[in-house]
Amino acid sequence: MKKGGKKMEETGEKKQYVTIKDIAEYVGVSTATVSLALSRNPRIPDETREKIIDAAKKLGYRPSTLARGLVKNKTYTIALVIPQIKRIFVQAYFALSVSGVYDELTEHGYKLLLEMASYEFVRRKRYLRLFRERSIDGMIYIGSTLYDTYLKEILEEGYPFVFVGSYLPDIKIPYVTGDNFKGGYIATKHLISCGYKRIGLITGSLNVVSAVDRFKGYKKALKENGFGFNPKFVEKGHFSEEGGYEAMKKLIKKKVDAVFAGNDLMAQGAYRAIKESGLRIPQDIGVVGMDDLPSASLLDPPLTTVKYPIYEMGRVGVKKLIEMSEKGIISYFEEVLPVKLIFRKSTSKVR
Amino acid sequence: MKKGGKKMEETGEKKQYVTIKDIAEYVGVSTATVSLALSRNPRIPDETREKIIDAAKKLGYRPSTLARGLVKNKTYTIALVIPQIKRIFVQAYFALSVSGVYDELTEHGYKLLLEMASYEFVRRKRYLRLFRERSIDGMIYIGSTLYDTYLKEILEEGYPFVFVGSYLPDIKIPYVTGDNFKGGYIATKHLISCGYKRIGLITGSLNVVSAVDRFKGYKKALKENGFGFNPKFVEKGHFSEEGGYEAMKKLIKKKVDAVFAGNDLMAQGAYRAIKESGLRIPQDIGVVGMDDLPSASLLDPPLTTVKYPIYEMGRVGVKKLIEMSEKGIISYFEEVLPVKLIFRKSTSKVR
DNA sequence: ATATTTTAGTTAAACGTTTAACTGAAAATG
DNA sequence: CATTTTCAGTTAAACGTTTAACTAAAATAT
Repeated sequence: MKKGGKKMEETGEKKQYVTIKDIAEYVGVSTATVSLALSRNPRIPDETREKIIDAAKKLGYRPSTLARGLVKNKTYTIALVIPQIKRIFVQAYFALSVSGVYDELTEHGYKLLLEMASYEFVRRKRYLRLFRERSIDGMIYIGSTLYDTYLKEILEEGYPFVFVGSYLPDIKIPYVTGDNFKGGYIATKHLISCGYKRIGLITGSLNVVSAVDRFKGYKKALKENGFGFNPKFVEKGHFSEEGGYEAMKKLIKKKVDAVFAGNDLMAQGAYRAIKESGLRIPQDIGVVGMDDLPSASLLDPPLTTVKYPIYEMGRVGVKKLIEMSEKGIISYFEEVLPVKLIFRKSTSKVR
Repeated sequence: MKKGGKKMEETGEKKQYVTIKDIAEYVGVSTATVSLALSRNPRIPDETREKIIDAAKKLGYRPSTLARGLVKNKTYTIALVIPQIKRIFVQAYFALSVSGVYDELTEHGYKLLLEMASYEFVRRKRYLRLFRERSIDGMIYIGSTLYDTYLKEILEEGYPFVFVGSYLPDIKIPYVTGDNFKGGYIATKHLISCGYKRIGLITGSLNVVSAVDRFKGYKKALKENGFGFNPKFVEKGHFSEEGGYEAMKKLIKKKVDAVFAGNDLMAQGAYRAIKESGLRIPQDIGVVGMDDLPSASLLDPPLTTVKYPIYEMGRVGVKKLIEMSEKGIISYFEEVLPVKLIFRKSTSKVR
């Protein structure tokens, strides 16, 4: 055989996928019928549907997400934007976030495109391009507040977007977060009810709203219980272990007998400072953290802290986002998830 | 107004994108010309090309990745598979990997689909489905060895796949990794040259090849320098801080005067055990870690360690993968990147 | 028996690109 | 001047789905 053969007709080594057309031929129906049957459209009677599904299985059919996406104008993919990893102090925090986002997405049959909010990401407007090029149906933004004003553009063009874990006080971007105010409040109140009298605060950077809200909760609890608010008892720890350590050293000099650390990492730094100066936790100084990262229970002594619903926030954010995308309605919302005190060994009744 | 309106026909707010057709009409040429011009095909003279590019810019054109992908049978997306985050001890390690992968991908104009090697991932054969549904052009697998035998299927179907950071001794899957053997070797040799005499090893789990290779390097260095290998000096630390701590406690009882910890995290655990028992680093016990995570230099004293090229491995893995995908040639390779000793303060000449 | 409705499909357009093959005019060649 | 080559495009098919609109036959209603 093999005579001539115009062009590359029989050399066709190109990876061949099973398409809806193959199924149609195999079963002896049109491609439309196959498509309808596979999407369980009731217009196709059970018998035919069965036959088609069987054939699809036998032939090893898998639909092309590209073809489907093209006609439906949906990609079933959302982008998750996280801060540049080099900058991340609290990796466990982001690991948890990502986990929540991933789990919720896959349960809905969506895929997760990971993006890092680098300088290039912003300069080249990737956050817009991904939408404009129809690579994603929506976007979740976690953490950083660096260039966030740019994100207004996304909303202006009407794309589904959700902020998780933080929010922007000046721009109306839908967000889900944990109850930072209440977190600061119950942490401080807990220290008060333990009998501590000179309660310090190690706060995260105050250009981040969550830190500000935790701060406010701390203040409120003090005032409500007849404690004066003393600005001397507040030190910045910049969210890092090292920052917590330095802040605690200063607070020890000011003779605090308890401290609320704005996150577990800074609490860990505080532990180090306290131990170095020969003081005991919780007898000499009580410590409450916030976040309840997995490491919190491994500290010595195990850290009393406020559980911040990081994983859950990721899930809720995705759920809301998918809702928006599928209904085609972009709406503003504020979702604040509850926090709760996890009582361990770094605080106890004094005297 | 607002009178009836059949269904949602005239509410047709469906987001409208600028297409190649719009540009064609605007400039007064065919869509083919636009396509060719935009891809800088030399068949289109400069003048026309300019006009088309200008029009594209003015109209705000962005190509549909879906349409392009459909015809080119490429998605410019690769999947990065990491172990389930709950299981990750060494988050910094994965953060670095992801970073390397992301950076290299974006430089090539690719996107990063994140996947977690959960039980579901394996059971539902997502790793195959992503390929079959044309969602990705290639896959990078980092870390876990849990269900890796399944991955053979991917290679069998001829999809581009690269293993990063580890490899499978029994299956020929292309990989890039760091020189684990040499790492163990130079770490141990360094301890010897410092004058330490009773050198212990805290090893990671031995079902992971990297741990095995580091172990072998340790052994080789001992033998080459006339030290007998004493199995009593080897303890398992399971890659975790806690594991390192427990292992070190045992080694202290056996009077080691130095230890090579199979990663920085276990070294950190070792620090804790050593300090608790009142011994000094490096005077009483020298410690060498491996990986050189950002935290290593923050320990007290800063940890002497072997830099493992985690970030670089991610980059190289991606480069190789893209090469494979674009050339359409799936080939086996083993890429072993160099390691080097980072000399800090946890080791020093003794006596 | 005829008209109407339902059933079980089919046809063909659409999604937005790329690209092989074609075309008509201008330029180069002999 | 006739012929060939180059230039500057165009046409149309292809990628693999979905879906609105159509149809022919069967079932039901009048």
